[in-house]
Amino acid sequence: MSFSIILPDGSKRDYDEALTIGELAHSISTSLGKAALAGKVNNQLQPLDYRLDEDAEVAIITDRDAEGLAVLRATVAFVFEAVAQRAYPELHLGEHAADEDGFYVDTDKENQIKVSELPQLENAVKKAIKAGEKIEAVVLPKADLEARFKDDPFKLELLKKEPEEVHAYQLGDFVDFGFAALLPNTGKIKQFKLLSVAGAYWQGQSSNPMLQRISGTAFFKKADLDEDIKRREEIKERDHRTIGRDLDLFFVDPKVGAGLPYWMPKGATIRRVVERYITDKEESAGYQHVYTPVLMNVDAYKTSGHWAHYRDDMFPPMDMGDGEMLELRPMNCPSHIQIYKHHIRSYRELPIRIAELGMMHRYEKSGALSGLQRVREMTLNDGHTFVALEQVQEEFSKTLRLIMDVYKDFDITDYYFRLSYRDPKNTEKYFANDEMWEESQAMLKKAMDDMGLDYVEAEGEAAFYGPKLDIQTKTALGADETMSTIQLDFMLPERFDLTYVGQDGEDHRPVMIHRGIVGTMERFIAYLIEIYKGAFPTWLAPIQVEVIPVNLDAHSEYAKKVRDELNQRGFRAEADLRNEKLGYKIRESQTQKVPYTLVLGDKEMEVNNVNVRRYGTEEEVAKSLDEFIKEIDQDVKSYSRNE
RNA sequence: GCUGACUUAGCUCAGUUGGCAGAGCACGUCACUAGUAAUGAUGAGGUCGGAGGUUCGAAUCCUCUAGUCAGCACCA
Repeated sequence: MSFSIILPDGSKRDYDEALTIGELAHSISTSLGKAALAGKVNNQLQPLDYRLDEDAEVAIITDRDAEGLAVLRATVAFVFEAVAQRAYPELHLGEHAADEDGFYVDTDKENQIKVSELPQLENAVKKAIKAGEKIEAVVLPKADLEARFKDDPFKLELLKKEPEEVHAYQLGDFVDFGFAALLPNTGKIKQFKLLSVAGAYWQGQSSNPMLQRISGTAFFKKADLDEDIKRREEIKERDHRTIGRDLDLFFVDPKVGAGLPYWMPKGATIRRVVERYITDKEESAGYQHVYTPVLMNVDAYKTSGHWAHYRDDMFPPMDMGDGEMLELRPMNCPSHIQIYKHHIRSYRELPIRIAELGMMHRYEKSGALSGLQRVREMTLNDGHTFVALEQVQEEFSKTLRLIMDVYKDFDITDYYFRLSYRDPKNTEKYFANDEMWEESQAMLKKAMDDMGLDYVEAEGEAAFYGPKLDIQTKTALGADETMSTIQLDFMLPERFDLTYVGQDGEDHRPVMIHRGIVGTMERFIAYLIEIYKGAFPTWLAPIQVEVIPVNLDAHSEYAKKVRDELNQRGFRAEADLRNEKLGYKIRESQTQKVPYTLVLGDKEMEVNNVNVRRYGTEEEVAKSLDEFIKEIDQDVKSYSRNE
């Protein structure tokens, strides 16, 4: 017997006898032997006592590798399972997982595990760690495990996916499977914490029973754990709901209606700046902005297919008593179709680009509502382009370039592209026309490939009328959300019998492209609040300049004069003329994250100067009012980007 | 919608085994006339989310209901 192992640095080692990953690590160096946690054999994670007996590429995983952390977390999950099972013999275990966020274990028992029980369980895990119990990798026949888990419905279900010989792990009497690699001893666990218990559907299906998901995290170093706990707390400071209240931008009052936000003057100002920006941007990109009603006869939604495919997400229709049924629109597309249909269209006009800041209502499930991120009334930066079939790809690329251009102005950099296809296993959710789906999905993919852009593909994420390109961002809490979208639609033109007259004088069917750039105003502003932590760049800041007189009697008039001058030049300036001390006003200007604070006293007044303090700095810079106006003007015009 | 936790003044939060509803900030008034992150004094402000129930007595215990939060499911 003879085989070679190739290490990540490309070096090759020959062996005559089988050896484990742990032994391999030791044979490379004593320190690596000590540091080894697991191995990666031909890119597959394996435990330390995995036997190597044929040619393979092997990497030793230590606490420096991302996989090392995943192995540690999986081990904590496993030990947690074992002690929970000891504590509650009647407990049933579901799925478990470990990743860069931490780990979780799904549990089920009559009296559900409560948050208040976590400390006890945490102590039990600590005890097991202290005892240094052995975790053994074992290979068991599936039949043995089926017998062992005969009263465990979830484990039996999970076993179905396992091969006849199941790779499992054993800690005392406790056995579980479904782990790639675990540490060999509980004593190797250093720092961990159980964080929360929340519901999770068995196998992610809302028709299935709900289990209790216990989640936690683990690290090799205490400092890392502390930092992670701190990070989780700091996320709150970025949360748009917290900032929205502190900066008085918006509120939601449950008494008036859940998911129906109120925009306070400052929030409304930010929104208005964004709306003006995007409207101008779209008009210069060939869009025609329109206004259309938020109410529409329900028949339009029967034609569009919303009634059949989207009704659960719509508010119930209003019965007007004379046979007329009006519906609060959940989307704007039928309205823009009406605009298209209002005239006979010629091929010469295409592409026709209709845009609107369209208010719409969706009856979101109560549990989905969240600040401005998920609401029941929203205004979409909506647009529909009607193109000839051969124009689809060019228009798609043009739209995507426009989106990326806008992202640049807002300094949005953390996003990725997702091609969203229909779910091939659940086609009744969508318009049925297999050929159209295949064709349009292929067109999207080709357009992305031609532009040389990376993307992920996701089945089951399409709109009911067509596939789409989604641009995904993350909330402060780390949840994925769709910010922008471009959707191809061959269905609605068909349904509404849209036509244009071609060069040949015959009627042709246009293709519709639905697109949202800054998405909904609600979600977009929420996103901006989070990425800027409420400290908006000057062009977006609701108050750009706070003017503070040193002495109310002596300097108020000058303060007003400076404020008025700035306002007349189109800047949003305020003078703080309250009967308060200077320090108090400075503090408030800083906590309200106003980009420029101007302090005006005798020194300034005498020579028509202002004393400027930028948000986040402690520097005081004296300059003439004219100079300051040039500075802020440049700041606003550049969208506050450093170039 | 589901599971769990939570809901007390505009905001952030105390409130012991069921026994007279509190603090800080914000707000009003008065004094102080200020040079870069909170001047001092004083006043007002609450059917304890809502509806039932248990009890001599409920913010506190029970039931229902609404909402918020976390996660799941759904989704812009």
